[in-house]
Amino acid sequence: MYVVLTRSNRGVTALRLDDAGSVLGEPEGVAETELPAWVGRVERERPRWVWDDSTRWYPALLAAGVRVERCVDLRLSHQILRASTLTAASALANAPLGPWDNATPLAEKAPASGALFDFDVEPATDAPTDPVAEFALQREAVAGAAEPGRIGLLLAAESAGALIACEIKAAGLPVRADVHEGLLAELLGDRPRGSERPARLEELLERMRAILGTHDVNPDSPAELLKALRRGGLQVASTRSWELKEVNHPVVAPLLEYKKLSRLQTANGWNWLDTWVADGRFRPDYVPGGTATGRWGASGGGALQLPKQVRGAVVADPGWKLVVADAAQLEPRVLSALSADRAMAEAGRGDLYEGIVASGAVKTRAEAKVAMLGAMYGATAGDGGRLMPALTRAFPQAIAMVEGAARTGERGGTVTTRLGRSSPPPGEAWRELQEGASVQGASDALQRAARTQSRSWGRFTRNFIVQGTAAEWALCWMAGLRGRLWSLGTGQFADRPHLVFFLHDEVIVHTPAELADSVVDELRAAASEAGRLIFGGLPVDFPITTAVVDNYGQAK
DNA sequence: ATGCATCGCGCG
DNA sequence: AAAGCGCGCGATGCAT
Repeated sequence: MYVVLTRSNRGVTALRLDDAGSVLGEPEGVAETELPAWVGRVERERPRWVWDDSTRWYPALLAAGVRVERCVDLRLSHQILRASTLTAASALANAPLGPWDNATPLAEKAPASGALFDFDVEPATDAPTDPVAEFALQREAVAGAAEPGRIGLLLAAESAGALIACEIKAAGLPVRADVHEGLLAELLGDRPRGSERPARLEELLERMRAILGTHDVNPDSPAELLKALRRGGLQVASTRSWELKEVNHPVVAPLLEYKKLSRLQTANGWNWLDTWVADGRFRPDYVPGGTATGRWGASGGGALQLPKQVRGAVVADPGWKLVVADAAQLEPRVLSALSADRAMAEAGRGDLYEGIVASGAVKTRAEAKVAMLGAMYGATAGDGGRLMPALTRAFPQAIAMVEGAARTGERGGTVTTRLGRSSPPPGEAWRELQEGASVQGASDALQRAARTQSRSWGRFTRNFIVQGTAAEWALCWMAGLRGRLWSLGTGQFADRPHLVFFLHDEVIVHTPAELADSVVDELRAAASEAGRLIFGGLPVDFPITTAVVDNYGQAK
């Protein structure tokens, strides 16, 4: 059963549909204040909740202690169906752009002015978006797809992700401010007053000034710093750390240390703590489907860049543990499954990179890693490029897959992940340049620019199929895990083992200590299940590493 | 004062 | 010219 929720100026309307999408009975009005209790009651029938945007409905339910098992997030699903090559012939994909094509979450849009809605006419159909009609269109699009199971699984996983994102934010990542401050003090010195530099940075700056013989260089200004370095005799074109590392000069060591610590201070220092950590929890916004490839985005506090330096401040509550798990070498394994490359699947029986060494393609594990990254990102030069021929000989099917995706992108075409997320077409400017360069007598410069742009888009589509399918695996992993964690405990959401962090191929579960071992089992079971769901019977393993720890810094 | 591009660097 | 993908964010410096 489905229950479609619609919110209008009159309140909430609920409409039940059977599994075939046929309406069951009359729409039911529910007062906003009664909604959590009402949803909680109906949830016992295990419906799939259908709503425009999970961020508009679920946070309030969670705050009221109501957890739902599953939903259809119409906005996220629409985004996928609109672009997918699997549903390109559908009415949905061929309709003109409408309110469902707005890229921003509905919750972020300014609320409609009340005056406009004072007319007392048909509120449900006057709503800017009609979830009932949209849901019907979406079901039709899925049913008409060549392989409805693929796109259907993607929509279910994406919608589960939408619930998970709300839950992770509601639960928050446990961060101990006192521990974080201790780490900062250790590395930077005492907290400075006002906008002064911390003691350790001031000290390094003095040393740099003495070595360079200047007293007024601002190291935080790349332009100024570059001038000062050149005056000091360093032959550098930029102030990037990797470039400085190549230079032999006494100022380099203190400068690199300054940069490292300065970065910590500005990105995750005391100010970060004051701004983003409250009541012992870090609660950024997670944005499912926030990137072209289907990976999540995040905003607020740099959630997806939490540096290793401060992970020790992520501490489990007393009596609880953190279970940190990540999928080992996820992307290359996804590539071997996508391409059904048996040789690569065989190499991935254990450590994939060691397996590639054993296959004889390359000599060392480090080379294997660089070669695989090069294949997935489209390296043409450097070590990655150099190792490509050997990799191609050893794993022709896998390499053919990414090369094919690259060629498609270079022509301006679209590629699609395993479950059906399609890459966006290049923009108008891209096509104009390609067309301009293809006419008789186009200048060499124009042709070169067009080729560079074409290759660049090819690298994007090459990576898209791998990164995007890996994101699908991760979503299925988490969706399965979420149900398993719920079954492990009792009580409300945050009393049971629950997800508190997600980073592309890595999760953190916060769990009562006595359930930590069971959580590890469920993590593994969910990983195997995700592989089977997406790739069926292919002999590709998706091993995960796990660590049961008191703080995140102890993992890895 | 505010917006925007650039640099640089953190994460996967 | 970090070879090669996807992000978010803060400081700077210039434009408005």
